[in-house]
Amino acid sequence: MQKWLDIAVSAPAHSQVGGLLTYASELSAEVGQLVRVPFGNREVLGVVWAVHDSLPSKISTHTVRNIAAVLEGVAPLNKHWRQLVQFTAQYYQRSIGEVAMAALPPQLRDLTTIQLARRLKKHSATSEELTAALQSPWPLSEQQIQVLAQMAEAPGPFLIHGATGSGKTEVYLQAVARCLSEDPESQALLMVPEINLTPQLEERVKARFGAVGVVSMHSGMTAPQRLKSWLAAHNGSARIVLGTRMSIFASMPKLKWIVVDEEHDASYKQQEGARYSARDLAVYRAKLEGAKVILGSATPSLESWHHSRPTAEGGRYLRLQMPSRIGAGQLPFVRRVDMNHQPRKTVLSSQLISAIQERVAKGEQSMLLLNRRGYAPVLHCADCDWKSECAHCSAFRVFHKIDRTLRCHHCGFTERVPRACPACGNADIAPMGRGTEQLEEHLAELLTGVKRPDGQPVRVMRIDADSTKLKGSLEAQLADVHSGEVDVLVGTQMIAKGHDFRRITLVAAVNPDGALFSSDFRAPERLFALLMQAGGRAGRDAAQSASSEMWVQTFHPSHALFEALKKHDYPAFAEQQLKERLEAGLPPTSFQALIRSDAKSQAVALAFLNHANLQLQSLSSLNQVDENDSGLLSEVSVYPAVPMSIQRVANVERAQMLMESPSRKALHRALDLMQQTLHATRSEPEHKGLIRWLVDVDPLAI
DNA sequence: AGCACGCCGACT
DNA sequence: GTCGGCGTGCTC
Repeated sequence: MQKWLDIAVSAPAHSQVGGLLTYASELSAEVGQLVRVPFGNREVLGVVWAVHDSLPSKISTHTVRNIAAVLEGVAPLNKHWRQLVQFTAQYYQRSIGEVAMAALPPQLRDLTTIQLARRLKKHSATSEELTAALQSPWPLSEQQIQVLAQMAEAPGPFLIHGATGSGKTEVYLQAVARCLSEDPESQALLMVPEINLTPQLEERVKARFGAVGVVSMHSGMTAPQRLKSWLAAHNGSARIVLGTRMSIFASMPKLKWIVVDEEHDASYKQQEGARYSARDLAVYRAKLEGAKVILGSATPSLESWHHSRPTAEGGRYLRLQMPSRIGAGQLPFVRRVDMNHQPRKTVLSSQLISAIQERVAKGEQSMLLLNRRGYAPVLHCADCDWKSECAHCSAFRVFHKIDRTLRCHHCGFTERVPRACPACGNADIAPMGRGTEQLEEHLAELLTGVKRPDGQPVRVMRIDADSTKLKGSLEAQLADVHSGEVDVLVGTQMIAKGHDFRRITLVAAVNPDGALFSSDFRAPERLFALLMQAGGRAGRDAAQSASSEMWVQTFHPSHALFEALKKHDYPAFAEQQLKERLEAGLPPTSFQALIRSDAKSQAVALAFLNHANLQLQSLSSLNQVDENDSGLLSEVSVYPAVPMSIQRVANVERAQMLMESPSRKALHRALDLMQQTLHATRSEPEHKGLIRWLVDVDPLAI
């Protein structure tokens, strides 16, 4: 019998076909099934979202086309998965199809039905027993036992606040092991911020549970690997999925546990397409599936900390504390160097240099953090004040000494460094400020003559996005650090994340002050987390932890952030920050969304946003929305559009408009109306030159 | 977002 | 004379 199907296909929310599309079918197709449908002059993958016996009235008959095929070999996506996708689309203001297609492995989209059938045959159910792995290789600490007991009792969600080295990972693995052994079909999802930074965890999970039932999901995998992992999770043969933020959309029919490790990490927020927070969706999904969820961190996000505050009626999350390090390990001693007492323009204080020299002489390693790639952030002509601006962006090109280039870190525009000032011809052009390349060079000079215990000269290495561009080079560089070839490691924050460097006993933040007075209200939170995490890298070996140190060079040594850091007191820092946020009406006390527009000129970008806002305001004042809505809208503030801090990137002018409300519901009602308004506004002729607009709900930076 | 159609510069 | 630049328009 003829049926009509509402189908999710990949079309962005801002196109004219953002919603579900209606197709006809003689074939029997059920909700959740994958289908191939004609779309314009091509054929695309779709997911059946609803089935109707009669043609929905709003569609005229002659535009409806027939579906091309049903992907019989793949079981329908279940209700929970569809609900997760639908919620994500609605919450983050995207189309269902866009979210659904991004959540499926790309090969499912690209392979023809025949190719896919062949592939399915190859992977047909080879379900094998998972190692139960209930036994921990180490005896559990009292603290771990207690936390596990609490998680067995309560429904969650749980926030584990655990110091680095407190054994959080073992708690995750035990919780998962218990769940999987209780129910022979149940599945668990283990999320990490970036998998290439945590190969140790992957090995540990596979070693514990056996490689058969464990699959990985992250963007670094090849297309066939991704399809294979996805199918294994979808058909239930994979019991554990280990992945990055994208894995929150893994189809897992028997999902019972979700772990979000390092839950504060910004990588959980997708920064393109549907800008979802995988951590927030994990909490939503757990509720949906009736699964338990753990968020874990040594420095939780203020959002999670806020949600887990122990109020009279109980917080939304249950906060579980793991304050002490396993074994005799101690947290590093924090030293603040007051840079006011150093000669002007000092990069590395004399105290820090001698401390590093001592470490080298003892055969111990040091790690220096500087959050700036390249040799110097800008090249400058002293004569005419020329600066190395990018021709396509409102930003300076960074001086890279290694290959003698000026590189724009925003659009990639690269040129050879000029011999003389391009503006006035003066040969006296000089780098201003410093980056990791310069620090590496500087250190090598300062440490010449310093010998390691084996008499070899000291070796300095730099790890950042430039040194690790080639595939495999990060691994090679890390191996050199682990083997002890390297004495001093210089790098951006990427070296502070995840990796255990057991022989590092000194970590130093060279110049962290920028974040203290940044216009980004989350900058202190990020800095504190980074420094705690970096400090946690020091002295992971109990034997060395007593002498390990975290150095901070600062012009504000008595700043509350550093006071809290010195005491390793995250709760004190969080309380102080939350108080400030509350007073300023900022998240997590309020909810925000950004509307961004890209256009050929800044004037068009700004006018588009302001015009849409005006339309939205007139909707409520002209009583074109019902009373309930107008009440909600009055709780939402919409700020005037402003150029973005980097106003032009790759010759595209960018502007943004902030929406804020103490009520999430009110904000979302306003966003729904704004979405409609933006559509209407875009088709008006005065907005020619607009390239695109996008919505970022719960943005991480404004 | 893709992918077409459609009108203006440097080349086999 | 074409090949191809990306501007605008459409997809149930």
